[in-house]
Formats: sequence, C-alpha cells, structure tokens
Amino acid sequence: MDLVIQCQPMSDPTHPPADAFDDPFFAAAAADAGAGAERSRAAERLLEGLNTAQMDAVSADEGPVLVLAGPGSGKTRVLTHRVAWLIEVFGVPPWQIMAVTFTNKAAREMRLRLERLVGPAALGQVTIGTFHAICARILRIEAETLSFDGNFVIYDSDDQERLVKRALDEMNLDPKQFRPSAILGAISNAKNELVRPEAYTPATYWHEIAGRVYTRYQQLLRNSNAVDFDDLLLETAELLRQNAAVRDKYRARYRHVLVDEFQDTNTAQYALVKALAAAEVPDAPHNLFVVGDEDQSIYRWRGADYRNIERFRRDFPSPTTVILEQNYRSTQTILDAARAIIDRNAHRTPKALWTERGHGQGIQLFEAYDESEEAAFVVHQIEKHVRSGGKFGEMAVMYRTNAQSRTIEDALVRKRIPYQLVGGTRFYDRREIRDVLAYLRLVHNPLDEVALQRVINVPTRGIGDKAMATLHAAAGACGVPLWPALQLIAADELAEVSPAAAAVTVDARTLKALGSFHDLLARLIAAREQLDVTALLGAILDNTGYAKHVRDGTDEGEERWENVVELRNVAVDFEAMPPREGLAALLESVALVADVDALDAKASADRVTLLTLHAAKGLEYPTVIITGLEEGSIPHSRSADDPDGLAEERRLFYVGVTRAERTLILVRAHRRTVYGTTDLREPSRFLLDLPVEVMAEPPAPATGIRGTPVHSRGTQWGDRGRGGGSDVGRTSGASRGADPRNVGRGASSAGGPGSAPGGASTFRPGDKVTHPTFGEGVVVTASQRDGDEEVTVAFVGAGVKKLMQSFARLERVR
DNA sequence: TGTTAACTTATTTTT
DNA sequence: TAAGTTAACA
Repeated sequence: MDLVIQCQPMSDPTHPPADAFDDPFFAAAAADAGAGAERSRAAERLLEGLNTAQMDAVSADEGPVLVLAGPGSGKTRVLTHRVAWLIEVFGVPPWQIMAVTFTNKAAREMRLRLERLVGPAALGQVTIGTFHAICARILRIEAETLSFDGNFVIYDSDDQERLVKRALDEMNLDPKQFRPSAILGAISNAKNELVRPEAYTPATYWHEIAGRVYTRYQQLLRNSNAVDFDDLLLETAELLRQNAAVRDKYRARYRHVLVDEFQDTNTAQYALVKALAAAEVPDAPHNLFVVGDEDQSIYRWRGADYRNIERFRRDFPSPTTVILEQNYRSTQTILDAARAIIDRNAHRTPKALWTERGHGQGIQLFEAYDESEEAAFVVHQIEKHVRSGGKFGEMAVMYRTNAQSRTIEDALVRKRIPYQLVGGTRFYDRREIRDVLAYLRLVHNPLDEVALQRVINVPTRGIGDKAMATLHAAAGACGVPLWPALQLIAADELAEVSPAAAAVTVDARTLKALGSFHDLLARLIAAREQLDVTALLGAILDNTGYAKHVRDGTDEGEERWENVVELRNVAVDFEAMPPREGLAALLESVALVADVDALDAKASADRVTLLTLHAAKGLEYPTVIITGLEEGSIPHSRSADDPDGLAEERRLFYVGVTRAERTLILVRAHRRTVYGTTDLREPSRFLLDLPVEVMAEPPAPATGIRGTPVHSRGTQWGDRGRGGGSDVGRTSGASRGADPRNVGRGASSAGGPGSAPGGASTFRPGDKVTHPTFGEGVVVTASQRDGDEEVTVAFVGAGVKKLMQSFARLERVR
C-alpha cells in the first residue's frame, strides 16, 4: 500500500525525502536484515530502564493507544520514547509525526528530551507544538480556503474583553447586567463546543443577549482581521470537518498523532484530533496515541472534559490500553494519602499507585490560629528545613487562590527568605508591553482596532473622546474600518465618499490631531518594509514618543522601560528574518507564548516556590506545604454547590498532594480574613479522608500547654467532622479563651481535657511563654483590644529570634 | 483633560 | 481589604 503525500511539511521548508513515501509498517516488515538489526538495537536502547507497563506503551502496535498515567509515572518519558520508537524501530519518517501538548513548556520539554533520543535532525522534522500553535499554522497555510485573511492577529483575553465592551456599548447594553467577562465566558464555552453564533441556542434571556453579543463580537474580530484563542481551535476543527481535500492532506501527512494531557481536551480539541486521526475511516490506521489522567483534570471551567477519554474508547474501538501505576516521585505514604483522597471520586478507572521508595515520613497537619500564624508556621518550616541542611529550592508552598500568597509573601519578605512566585502579572500583560505590542500590531495590521484604540492617544496627542467620536462617525458614514476612515480624514476626502460622510464635521483641532497621528502611523507602515523588527521597534519607540512617555523620571518609569528593553531582546530573535516576516513571527510568538522563558533564568535559583494548586500540575518538590485546607478554600466556596465542581476540587487537592516527593505538610487556619471580613473556618472535608496511618505522630505537647497537640491524626478529624466533641487542634491559648469568636467548632463544645479557662489571663512583658510550634519565648509587649489580646513574643529557638504577634495556643510558663 | 471620590466586586489560567 | 472602574469635578 503506497500513500501519496500531497503536502509539504509545515515546520520544515524542505520536502519529505523520496523514500518516505513507504508505509512505515509495511516498510518495517520488508526491511532488509541490516536495517532489522539496527532496529532491534534501537528497540533495546529505547526500552532500557522502563518498567513493563511503560514498555507496553512505548512498543505498542499500530492503532489507537490509550495510556492512563498516574502522577509521577514517567508519562513524558513514555511519550518521548514512543516518538523515538516510531522513528527508529517502526521506521516512520519523522515528519509524519505530530505531538500535541497544552503548554509551550510541555512542548519544549518534549523537544529537549527527544533531541537526546533521536538527534536534532530527526527532531527538526517532527511537528511538536501546542494545540493553538499547530492550529495557527494550519490556518495560515490554508488561508485561501478560509473566509478570513491569513495574516490574522491573535487576540488574547484582554483584547477580547475590549471587543466585548465595544459590542455592549454599541448595543446599548448595561455592562453591569451583562458583565463582559461573563459574556466572554459564554462565548468561549460556545466556541469550545464548536457552536458558532448562528447555531447558538440560548437557554435564558441572559444567554439570548450573550448570543447577540457573540454575533457582533465575531464581526468585530473579523473586521480587525483577528481571531481569538478559541477561534484557532474552532476554525481548524471546522476546516478539517468541512473541507475533505484539506483533511485528507493532513491525514496523509500526519500518520501518527500523539496527544499529551488528554484529560484536558475540550470538545473542539477532541474533534480536531479525531478528524486528524481519521476515526470515521474504518480501514485507515488510527495511529492515535493519547496520554492522560482523569484524576488530574482540573480545567473543567475552561471547557476541558476528562470524559473525552471515554469518548476516545468509543470512537477508537479496543485501543491498546496501558495503565502506568508505578510512581517514581513520592513515598508510599504520600501515595496512600493521595489514593484515599481520589478514591472517593466516581466515574474513574481506579489506579493503585505504588512505589519502591518506601514509606518515608508521615504527613503533618498544622492548625494555625489564623492566616498570619499559618504564614509564621510556613516560615518556621522553611527555616527548619534549611537549618538542617536543606535548600530553599526544595520547597514549595501551594494554595488555592492567588490572593492567599500575600500573607505568606509578607512573612517571607520579613525573614528575608528567597522565594519565587509562580503566576502573578505575566510579562505580556504589563501595560507598557501591551502598549508597545499594540504599536507593532498596528503597524503590521492597521485594521487592528483594539490596538488602534489602545495607542491612538498614548502618549497623549489631543485625541480624546470627541476626536474618537468624530473618527467613529466617519468610519460609520463611509462604512469602513477606523484606519481607512482616518486616511480619508487626513486626505480631506470624506466628502467624496458619500453625502453622509460629507456631513461629518471635523473641526480644525481634531483634524490636526488625527492628521498627525495618521502621518505617524503611515510613516511607520512604510518603514515596516525596510526595517528589521528590532529597528522597527526602535523607530516606534522614538517616533511615537513612547520611550519618553515611559521614562518619566520615576523609578517605576525606569522599571517599565527595562521591560520594554526586555521586549526588544525578544525581538532580536526575529531580526535576521525579512522585515515583514520577522514582524509577523514576533507577533505570533508573543501571542502564543504566555511566559517569557528568556526571562525566568531566576527560576533555577535556590528559592522557595509559591504557587497555586493549578500551577503546580506537572511539577514536583521534595517538600510540599499546602495551605488553607479549609471549607471555602479547598473546596472553594464557588464550587461547593455542585458535585462536579466538588469532584474537581478533590482532584485539585490530589494534584497538590502528589507533587510531594518526601515531605507533605498540610496547614489550615481556624479563622481567615477574606475580603476584609474574618470568618471561622471549618477544616476541609478532604482532610477527613486521610487515614490515620498516613499521618505523622503528633509531637509531644509543649510544656505547660493545657490544650492539645497542634498536629492531629486523621480519625480525630473524622470525629470532629461529624460533630464529635474532640478538641483536637483547638485554640486553647489563654489569651483567646475568653472570646467565643476565637474558638473553633470542636472547641465550643464544652469540656474536653484541654478546655479553656473561663477568664482571659493577661500577659505582661517579661513573661515566659511557650508555643507548641515555636517553643519558648518571652513576651515583649501585650495589650488588650475588644477582648482580644495582642501579644508580641520574642522566641529564642535554635539561635533564631522570632517576633510574632497574635498567638493562639500561647501558654505562660510558671 | 487629568484628578479625585464613590462604588463595586472579588477562583482556578494556558493559549 | 484592595484593586479596579465609573462618575463627578476642577
């Protein structure tokens, strides 16, 4: 069976070699003895060091393959070895292989590891990329068959929101009632489900409005010659569905498709993969190799549907199925804990994670009084770790929401502990970067109205609301986008277009302001043909006055300028290309790469990592501290009302737990201040699922403590959760005992061995005290306010002096 | 046109 | 609480 390859490689301008036209499987069978020997050597090399399940996956026959990969089970290894296997053992030409990931980071990782296996030459021919990057490439190549221009720009969420606001504004809709972000969410959901505006069927009045906005939004996008992230997937999936010629071309080209993180695919992505892998063509080999873990699906709110794994089983009957259960990351104790958590989720293939690493230490649970004590405890653990020879870089602190990082950051800063925050404001989200990019985009594509609106008056050029109203009026009257309208105004040719356009009055001052902006942009557009990207960027910064605008003499201005310089460094990579191409490539790269890898050199430094549970996926640390294990945070209050949401929160916790290699520390606070109000917090229901066997022994109570150990064991949680009278972990500090608001639920049930005394005893400076975590100390200051006692204590432990405020469980030493 | 004061609204986030 | 937005004001 010979296959005719009709298309050229996308990634590589060179044509496929002539001998690549052979079908790989038959070619393999017919290979001569010499090649056969070489292949068996390759096979041996590629299977070396793998476990049986991994070998099964890597060496699976043609046809659909489903790999269910537990956390830490060597999934990336399997994926890369599989690609190498296809090339070196099955003799598949590398350009017939497509490997799809969700993030650039995963794509990069795969490339890196694959290079070591197959060498740079073969690697260069394999298509490896994110869904979005691959789709963008296909759409640009197939532009002539599409209804929009192949030079499209890619709008990110900020651009999208501006467009939705514009649409709402035009339609006279109240942005309060129809919040742009919510509308955008509805639009995104529709697109992820492959629903175009005309097919959108609203369930409510609100959705009916959302549907209308969707229609207008889509027009505005196309007017600007722009697509959004969801469009990349939808348009590509639809293209492959509707255009048989294009579909066949890519099917013929990509005989092998591999997908990572399959549980995170949405409907559009699934459709895409399915179309490429020829699911509905019975005789074609369905060479689709997917790797996923339904237990690590944490992006449901983004349209991800782990049930695509089930769909895969249905659409690609009897796939080779491999379950990777051996874990190479964590201790058995951590795996047992993880399993106890995840086993409570329904609709999943149970996995029994195991390791040869042994049990290691028990899981610690600390109950802080409030978030500042939580932070103090975190700091304490970090210092302890480092004091005993550990490194900052071995530790990670995880939380549910970004806002929770603040108190921890504060504590770390005070103690001068080096840390690295994952997330936060991304480089490309900074105002100055967005401004400069808007100029670049505008020069590349003057129809980009979001970009135009953004910079037309930055720095100020006397183009305010009035001038913009005039411009919009002119555009409307002429029936053209803003840029052509601006050209007409500048050339004073409005009157020649139509009577309506002639009626638009442009006063002298407005004409001058608009005219000079037009000339500026026109000059830059002319320059884009001559100057390479870096030079063009320099010209923009000088001629628009933006450089001066940013460097306003303040420190902040300098910082912003440094970011601009950083962007210029990114542009240097595209300098060698022909001017237009370089500009286009830079913009594409910037749109599809969220994190600037060139910038995170500091990531490798020895720092504690702070990150959300979501951001933790795919990472691992010797010690993991998960904070905020309370109802309302984990599970988050927003997910509390629906079972699917709760199941996802459970998976999120599971992901966090399985990041730990050796030490797992869980922290909750009795009370937490959120949005300015302090609430008592119940322990997370997920804590109740931890069996007592996986928990560490609670440390001996500190001297003089009438209360209870800080660390507790699982079953005690159980008692507590069911409303039992256990007082475990209760704040028993004499300083707090008098205030019922300060006492957790377990404690409010009277009695128990450590019941708080009736009256609050007042500390005085000089008093010796103990704290279960921080040991002995001396009171420095003490004051009373609203029945709450504020105590500052100098702890002297292991040569480190700590100054803390507001302690629970503080006891005077007699 | 820029500044200030009142007012609103709060997950998770890659592409 | 705090950030971000809008409305009112100089």
